[in-house]
Amino acid sequence: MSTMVKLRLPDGRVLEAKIGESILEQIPPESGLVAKVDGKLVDLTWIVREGVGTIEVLDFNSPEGRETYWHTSSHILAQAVKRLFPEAKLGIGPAIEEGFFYDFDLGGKSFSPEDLERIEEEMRRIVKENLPVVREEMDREEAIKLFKSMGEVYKVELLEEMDEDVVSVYRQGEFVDLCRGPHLPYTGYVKALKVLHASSAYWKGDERNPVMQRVYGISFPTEEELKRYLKMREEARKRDHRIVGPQLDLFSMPSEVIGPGLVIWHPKGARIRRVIEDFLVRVHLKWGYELVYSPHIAYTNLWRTSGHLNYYRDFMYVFEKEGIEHAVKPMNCPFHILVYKSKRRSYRELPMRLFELGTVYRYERSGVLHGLLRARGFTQDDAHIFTTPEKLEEEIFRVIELDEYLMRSFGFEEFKVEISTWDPRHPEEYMGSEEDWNRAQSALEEALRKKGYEYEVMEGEAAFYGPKIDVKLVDSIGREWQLSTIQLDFNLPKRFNVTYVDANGSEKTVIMIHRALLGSIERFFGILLEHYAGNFPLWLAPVQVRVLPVAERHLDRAREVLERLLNAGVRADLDDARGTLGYRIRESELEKVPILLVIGDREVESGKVAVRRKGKGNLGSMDLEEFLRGFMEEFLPPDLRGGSSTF
RNA sequence: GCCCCGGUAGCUCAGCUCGGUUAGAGCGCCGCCUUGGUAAGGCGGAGGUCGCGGGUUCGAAUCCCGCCCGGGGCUCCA
Repeated sequence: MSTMVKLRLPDGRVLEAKIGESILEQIPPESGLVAKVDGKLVDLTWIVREGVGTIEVLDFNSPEGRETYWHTSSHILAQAVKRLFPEAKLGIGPAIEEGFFYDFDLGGKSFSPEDLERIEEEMRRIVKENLPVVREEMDREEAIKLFKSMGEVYKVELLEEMDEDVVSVYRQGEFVDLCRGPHLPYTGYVKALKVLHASSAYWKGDERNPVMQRVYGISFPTEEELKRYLKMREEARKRDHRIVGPQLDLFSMPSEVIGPGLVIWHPKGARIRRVIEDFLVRVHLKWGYELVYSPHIAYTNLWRTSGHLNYYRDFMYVFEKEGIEHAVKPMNCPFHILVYKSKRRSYRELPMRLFELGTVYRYERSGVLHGLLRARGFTQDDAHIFTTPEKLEEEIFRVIELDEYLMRSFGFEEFKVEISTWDPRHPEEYMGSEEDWNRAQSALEEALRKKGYEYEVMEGEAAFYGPKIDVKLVDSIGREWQLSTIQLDFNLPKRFNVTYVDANGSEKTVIMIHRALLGSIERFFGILLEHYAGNFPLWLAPVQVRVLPVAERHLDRAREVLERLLNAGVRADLDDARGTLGYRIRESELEKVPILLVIGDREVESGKVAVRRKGKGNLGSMDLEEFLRGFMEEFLPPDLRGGSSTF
């Protein structure tokens, strides 16, 4: 008896599949890239069998389709390299989030930019040859023999580590690679490709292993998509905070003079930072946090008590005075604990929330430094919450609410949430009892559920001392950034003996929550800068309004207008009227000043101001007071808006 | 930390392959002229230990070595 097998095309049409024929033969030409049968991905050349469920054909719009596309592209890359550099030994070549790479051992050599161009040309040739990509299964032993005969030592190594008895290889023309698949049916399916750059990486990511040359590439079904991607890359490059920041005179990192990973905040950057920090402080006070300060240095012993020293010593700046070892603080937790422990605490005082803009220094390895995003000195919006187990879930909920409020205030709308839990198979690797962990993890999940968030559970990703929630946000050009982290800690309360007296008069150990929502001010600032490409919203702009006299004879009136703006609390400055009007407007545009008030003969006479909004052009003239009323809300930080104006 | 690539004026870059006048350009800066109505007015000028140190050479921005700093990766990210 034969059941019907259905074949669903990417456009939603459903065909009846013919048993014994390949999928490829039954669908319109190049209408799909790969297929999913009963949850398993198969090549389009797969022969339809009886008794399988619906076959779903996938195209480039699906993650699996893209992955297959890029995976085959990586094989084309490897084939091109083998043609041009027969002595190259193949490493691995996966699809990645965007595009693909392939690793090669060139015996100590590396690829020049000209090599990369030649490789790209050769890849195009392979595409043009439209070679069939053929899957072949063989015994592992047979495969080892095959790759040994080709001198592919890394493939042999991979094979020897595998458990499977039967492995698959894929052939296209003269090229053969060990690969699980699936792949596109022909190399000609790849329409537009680009070799992006080369770099080096260690075999299996281990620096004791040989260095491989990693070549990155990208490919798309159409030239337009490739062009759009390259444009977007260019856009991302232009937004790079390391370029835009100094360009807008916000900050600099003169590492030759002060050392790597350290930031100098220039006046305009400092203005923005101050606005952000003031906002944070007000909001935290409103949300029931207390503001504290702690020193930048302390005896190294403090971190011995916290247990950080063993693990963290290499990251700490340590020095000696009067025979005692001191360290610059790499984190604020112990100080906040000391605030808590300065007296005996009752359950009535909990939860206690201590907040500090805590500047810390960590000796990050030089290779990981990256502008503001990974610096050696940075300021955390750090808080430690001491709570009873009963209040834990509600407290987590509140932290998440605050986090969402902050993110939305800064213009981020899209989030991704992850919970890192322990690995229940290895409880011995974690601090705390199974009850502790289960209660804590369900508190985290329950809080997220109540908030209506979707989240991903990363089992085994928790730190030994407690589970955590990480929040990533998505920026204006679709990139994801890890920002907020909310971590439970069963460890420090025990080490420092952090307790409270409960309703029955008995002493209990608190549960501690570490949380940094923006993460670090520096990092967040860098992300904001890239998110807005330097065009900060009005409430964050370092100069909100520039008064721009048409000629020097308008300077007096311009000064009056400036004074009115400053008195109203607006961050405003004055253009000095030197040079042509067009030139000065251009200057202000490049400086990304959001609003220009142009003052000429007409304005002096009428007492009005001509308003120009960046990106929108001339908005026409209006009365100065009318202008202030119209824009004041936008000038203010989100928490100060609505009603009581300050002028 | 490791691998590869790089460092020339405040910025972006040319010159380096093959050593040889006084190291160039654009932007910015300064001065003068221009008093201009919504993204570049004109003319002139100043500005450089060619990342730092050493070596080779009659002679080094250029070739060699070491170091510092940056970039792309790997790794790390309590």
